[in-house]
Amino acid sequence: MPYDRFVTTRWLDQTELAAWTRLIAVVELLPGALEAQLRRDADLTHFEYYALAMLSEAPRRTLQMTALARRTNSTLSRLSHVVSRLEERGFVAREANPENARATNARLTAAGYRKVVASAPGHVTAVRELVLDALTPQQVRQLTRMADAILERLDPSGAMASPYPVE
Amino acid sequence: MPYDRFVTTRWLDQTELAAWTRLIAVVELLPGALEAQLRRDADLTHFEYYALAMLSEAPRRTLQMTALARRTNSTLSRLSHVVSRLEERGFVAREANPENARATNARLTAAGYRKVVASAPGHVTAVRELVLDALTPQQVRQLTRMADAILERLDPSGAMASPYPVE
DNA sequence: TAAGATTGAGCCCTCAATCTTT
DNA sequence: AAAGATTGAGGGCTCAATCTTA
Repeated sequence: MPYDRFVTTRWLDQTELAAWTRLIAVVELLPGALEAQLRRDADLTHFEYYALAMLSEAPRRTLQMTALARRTNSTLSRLSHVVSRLEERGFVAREANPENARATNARLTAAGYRKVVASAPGHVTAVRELVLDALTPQQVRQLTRMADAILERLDPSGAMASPYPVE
Repeated sequence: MPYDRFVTTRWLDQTELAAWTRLIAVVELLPGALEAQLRRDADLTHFEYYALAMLSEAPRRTLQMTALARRTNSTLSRLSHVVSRLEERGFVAREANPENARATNARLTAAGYRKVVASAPGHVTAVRELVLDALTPQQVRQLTRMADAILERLDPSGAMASPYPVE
């Protein structure tokens, strides 16, 4: 049986393929690495940590569920499940939104704030070791621009745009 | 109650934070976008597609499980579950390794090869639209170098290194 | 004892359905 | 009818345990 190899290289040239396979590898491996550190040191998933962190920086440590979903690049469904778990652990409280009866607010509790403060240094250290310290300052800026360009394709509405500006 | 905001910004400067939040967003959103296209058009997860694609480019369309795990940035456990599913669908066959009795080979079947060939064009189109076309040729090369630098931290053994060289 | 691989339990996420409010 | 949010079922992944071969 004659083998006809190289399906993918029919469509992508060597340069594109090199970039693509490495991006795939980062996307597959980075979440696991972040999870591992947070699980071990803080008993949090990365998504849980990120949600707590976004709340910690919001006015009154409170965000409407929809707003928190945007900031965490999440669906409302996923977020709702996660907030339920965080609520059971006492890190977040759901509250009625006084201005809109069909909205729900998520508020970081005092215990939740302590959790973020206690977890942040170790997590940031991991972020530095795994990513930021591997790049030159110039590459860090390039990364921002490239990720922005990709996000425009992934989410043309710009809903997931980071609250932190480019420069 | 006095609010002490900005937990994360104590540890990361503005430039780092901008890059980090965007990288997180890409890592959260890209897998879902790739999955959606492949689910819809080919009834495959991205990981399933990638495993089939790696087999399609291997000599005799066959790889030992351990080798396939490396090429797919996966654990052996995850791979074993996925290969079982692909085997039930007739896309992959497990075979004894004639040279090592404790090794297992995964071989792409004819049906599996047809599946890759049928799925590749649509997937590559998505890859172009979502990522490659968003970047300049120079950025594509920068991406390769940056991802390589990060992967060295994520996997110092280099086991997950892409078979496709940088230039 | 380690390497190669598999298995099952438990957890998290996705998807579709549902409910309430506008 | 749409917006905001929740829920439950089903599926994939992780982790630890297990099994076989070197």
